[in-house]
This record gives sequence, structure tokens and C-alpha cells, in this order.
Amino acid sequence: MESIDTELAARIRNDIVLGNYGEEERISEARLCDTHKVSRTPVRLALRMLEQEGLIRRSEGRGYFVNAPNVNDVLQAVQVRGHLESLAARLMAQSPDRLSTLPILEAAIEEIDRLILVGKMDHASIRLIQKQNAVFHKTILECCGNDFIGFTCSRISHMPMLEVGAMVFDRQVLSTKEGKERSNFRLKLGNSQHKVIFEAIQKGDAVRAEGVMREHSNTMIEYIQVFEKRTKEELTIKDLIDYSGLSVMRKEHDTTGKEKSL
Amino acid sequence: MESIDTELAARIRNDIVLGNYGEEERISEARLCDTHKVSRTPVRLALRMLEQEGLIRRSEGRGYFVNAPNVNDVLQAVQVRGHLESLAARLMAQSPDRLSTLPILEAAIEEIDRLILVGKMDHASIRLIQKQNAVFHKTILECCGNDFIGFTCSRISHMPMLEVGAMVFDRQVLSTKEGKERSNFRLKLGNSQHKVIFEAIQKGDAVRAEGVMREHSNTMIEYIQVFEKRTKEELTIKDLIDYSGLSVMRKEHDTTGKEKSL
DNA sequence: ATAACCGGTTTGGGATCCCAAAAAAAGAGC
DNA sequence: GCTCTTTTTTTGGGATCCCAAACCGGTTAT
Repeated sequence: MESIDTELAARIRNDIVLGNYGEEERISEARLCDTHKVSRTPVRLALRMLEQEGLIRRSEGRGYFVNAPNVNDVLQAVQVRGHLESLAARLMAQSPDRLSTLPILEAAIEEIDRLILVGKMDHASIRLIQKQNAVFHKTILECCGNDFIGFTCSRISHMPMLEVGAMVFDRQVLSTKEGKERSNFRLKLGNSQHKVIFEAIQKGDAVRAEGVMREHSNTMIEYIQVFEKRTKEELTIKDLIDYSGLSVMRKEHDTTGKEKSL
Repeated sequence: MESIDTELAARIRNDIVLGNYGEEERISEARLCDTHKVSRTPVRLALRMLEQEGLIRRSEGRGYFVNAPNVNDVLQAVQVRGHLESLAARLMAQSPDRLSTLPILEAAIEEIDRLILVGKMDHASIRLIQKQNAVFHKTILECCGNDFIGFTCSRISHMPMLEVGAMVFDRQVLSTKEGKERSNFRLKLGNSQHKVIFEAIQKGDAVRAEGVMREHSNTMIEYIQVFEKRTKEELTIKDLIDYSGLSVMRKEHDTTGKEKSL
């Protein structure tokens, strides 16, 4: 479906964020041609895209260098996205024609509630919850009246954990009963925040909508920081992706992409 | 200095935001090659960059289409940037090592004060004021501790009025004595906001720093909206650039670019 | 008359070639 | 033995070529 350069950019992007290139490693067009079995043209197009995304930078002299993001970068980016979402929540609460989209938010909240109540914390359930969570957040971004907020978020979504509505789950914790309880509590807390945001938007309480959305975003940041402290060695981005449960989606996406490219 | 594709992207970008292409106009690689006298390779690289910036989009079938931003888009983008700046102000107020950069802010404020006091509203003075204004805003973005904020702002700076610290001046108004008074008042108001932001950051009053910075950003939005209402026909982006006083800088930049490319 | 079909043309994607500049390696001078 | 210079190699930028898919126009069949 997509052209090779876009696909290629996705691959290289994946390699960079997963840490397959050393931080600051020099990257060569020829090598990329060789490893990905394509000509230089799509490689160069892909590199331009990645350069715009800030994942690589062009040296003044010659050559490209990897700008591999670390966990701190991701945390900063999550903070930015959260802040933008809080603006979106405020604007949507102020928007006169917000009422028509409110049912979408309500449906997402109720669906998450239902899934939590069922209590199955398997992959399928988590994916469904994440999907509804994404619906909730995307809806606010898209219906706030300022399209540029959504655009800006999409420009920074290439980093892991920055897909709108991404959530963090601790696989390790999910395997124990106590861990399940804790994750369940987090989900309930998150969705209750959704409810407050929903009601604030409904009532037109812009300040409250913004504030709770901000708090909602901070929840994820703090949770990631809990990971950071608990992990003995350095927490890598790979760990984050594994934790997030997005790896499943990502993997599926990759294989389909491969099938098409072959 | 820069490679042709970067330079070319700048040209096309300029053409698009200045409205030289009709909104939704189809754009062809071959035509760009012809008009800019370059081969297709740099054209395609430039188009990828512009695509990332959202100024053009690739049709699923074939061909590129321009996404010319209108004044409303610019207003939305200014709102986003302002919101990000307010986050930066808050974070900087919370940052423990903010004290070392405070003198930079103070110097910028004092320099602006001095220039206002002189009262000459000619091009040179306005440029100096804008420069110091940019210093103030850039410093906060760069020293807030979250580098991703500055990065995100830089990603959306390709639109006019989005250069950090850009200001709007009404040329028309500047020509009359009453208009000068009014512009002078705006500058004083703006710089007094700078002072409040500075003091809030100094004291570590994060909430106030964020709030005043937000108010500071809203000032420009409201001023542009004043333009919009006063102008009989549709306000174009070209008008905004002319008003902003950036056209001088932009023009200079363009000619140097031309000299190098010829 | 309309719609389906067919050939020519346009256009963008990918590969390849050439070249200049930069980096690396080899050689000369101290 | 070290450094500066020269030569070789690498590497990225730009141009050109080829091709397949999409667009356009005309023709034909229903």
C-alpha cells in the first residue's frame, strides 16, 4: 500500500527506537541499501523523513548520525503530549458544538468499565481497553476545534509510548494475582478520570477538564518513573514497549508490512 | 551551505504559505524541476520534508496536493505554541538550576525596556526588540529542562508567525502618531508580562509563570483577531507576514540564499 | 446516448550513474 | 618516531534512465 520509502522509514525508525543502532552511531546510505535490499533513492527519502522526526541528524560535513531517544526523552515527550491533550480538553469544553461528540466519549468510557468489570487481564482484553482508551483521547484531540493540536501530536507520535492513548502495563506484575489487582486499580482510576473529564466537558467546565486531563497524563509519567526506580539496570525503550503491550500490535503491523513488501 | 533540497524546500514552503499556489492545487515534480531548474532528486527530497511538515500531502493515487494554511491555521498554531511555552515557563519555575539563566532573561527585559523608552519605532528598533523578545522566549524554551518542548516548537516553526518570539506590528498603524502610541502601549504591556513571568520563575511560582505566559500568548492571538475583524476582505497570511515585520528578515535571508544558489 | 474499452500520455517510484567533497590511508619530510 | 602532505577510498548529493500505474482522450459496442 505504502511506498517503499515510507515502509523503509518505519523499519529504520523501529531499529533506532529499539536501540539496534548505538547512540550516536554513524549511519551510511550504502549500508542501509545493503541491509534492506533497496536502492539509494528510497533510502534517502526515508532518511529525510527521519531527519524531520529528529531521530537522525545530518552532519555538516557528511554522514548521518543516529539520535537514539532514551527513556528520559520519552518521558519528556509524554509530558508534551499530555500538555497538548489538556489544551484540547479545555478547548473542547469551551466548544459550543461539543455535544454531538459526547456520546462517543461516553461509549468508550462505558466499554472500558465493562471490560474492567469482566476482569480478564489477557492480551485480548488489554488490547480492547487500549483501543477504547485511544478512542477517548483521539476524540478529544479531533473534536476540540483546534486541528493543529492533533497534527502536532501526530508529528511526535513516531516515538514509542506516544501513540495517542497508549498505556503502560507491567507484564511482570500482570503475572501475579496481586499485580493484577494493582493494574485493575490503575485502570479504574484512569477511567474515573475519564469520567470526570467527560462531565467537565459536558458541563463546559474548561478549567476542570484541563486540570484533570493534565493529572491523567501525569499518571502515566509517574508510573513509568516507578519502573525506572524499580529496575536495577538502566531502563531501555525496548522495556517500555514490552511493558506497554503495544509490541503485539507493532509486531502484527510489521509482519503484514513484510508480506506486502516481499 | 545547505544542500539544494533544503534550500528548495524553503522556497517551495515560502511559495505555499504566501499563497502562490492555490489551495488544494495539484503540484507536480516535473513542474517544480522546471521552475526551479533542478533535477527530480532534490525535488523529491524537498517534497518529503514538506509532506512531514503538513504543507503538502500525497494523494493515494498519484500526485501531490498543497495544503495551504490559512489565517485560522496560523491562529491555531500560535495557540499550540503558546500553550507549549506556558508549560516551559512552569517547568523552568520548578527547575532548581534556573538561577544561572535568569540574568539572560533579565537582560532581554531591560534591553526591551530601554528600546521602548527611546521610543523610536523604526525598522531597526523593531528588529532589535523582536530579537530580544526572541531571546526571552527561546531562553525559557531551552532552559526549562524539557528539551522536547523546544523540539516540538521547532517542528511547527515553518509556518509564519511561529518563529519563537515573533511579534505582530501593524504597519498601517505605525505610520500615524496615535498608532505609534498604541503600539508602544502594546510593547510595554508585553514587557511587563515578561517581568511578571521573570519574577514568577525567580520565585519558583510555577502556577503564576504558566498563567502569565499563557496570557502573554493570548495577547498575540487577540491582536491578530483584531486585524481579522478590521480587514474588509479576507485576511491573508501574506498580510500577517507583512504586519509582523518579519518580511525584512525573510527577504534578507532569501537574497543571501539566492546568491549562494546561483 | 451512455458506458465500457483501449491506446497514448503523464507522472511518480525506484535504480543507476557521475561527481565532488570529505574521510581514511599511505607516503614523504623533519 | 612523529607530523604534514598526498593519494586513495568512501560517501553523499544531483542527474538521468526505466518502468509501472494512473490519467486522458477517443473509439466502439450496447
